[in-house]
Amino acid sequence: MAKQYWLVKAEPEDFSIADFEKSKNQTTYWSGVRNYQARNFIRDEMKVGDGVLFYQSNTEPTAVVGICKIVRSAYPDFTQFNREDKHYFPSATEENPIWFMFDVQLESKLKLPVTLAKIKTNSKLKNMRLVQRGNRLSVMPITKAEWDEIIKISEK
DNA sequence: GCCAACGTTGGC
DNA sequence: GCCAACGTTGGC
Repeated sequence: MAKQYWLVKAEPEDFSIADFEKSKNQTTYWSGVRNYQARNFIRDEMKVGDGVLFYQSNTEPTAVVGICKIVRSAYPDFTQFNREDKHYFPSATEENPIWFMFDVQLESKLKLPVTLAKIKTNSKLKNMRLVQRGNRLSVMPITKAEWDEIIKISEK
């Protein structure tokens, strides 16, 4: 399958671009997704080598700040089995996991953050799920055209 | 299977 | 911190 493109969100309080840069091999596992639609994207469509934009929400400014790639595709999210974990999910079992995670590596920090404000005013980006009403997906697909446009904006 | 109540997300 | 939008839960 051709390379696909994604956008993932995190609150810097939980995981920031600085945390990402400090991670071993600039790689992290992406756990804690508890939305079925996002889960399906992860489980069924994400492939090693896919491109990922890293977006920071609930901060100032909210913006795409990094370019990453998938280095390991879906495997069971271990936090669902851990009673002590915030993301514990009692109905999931090792035999029948419900939630999945993946590993993602930071390739580069954008020269300039691409803010939500900029995305909203760019006609090429108006169809992104990110700017659609009430969107709450933390993992969403984007098109190659959107990927290219965001990278272009980040360079000037 | 409806739908009210509740919890969460996330921009502002 | 507020609150609108949305997903999930659970009583009936």
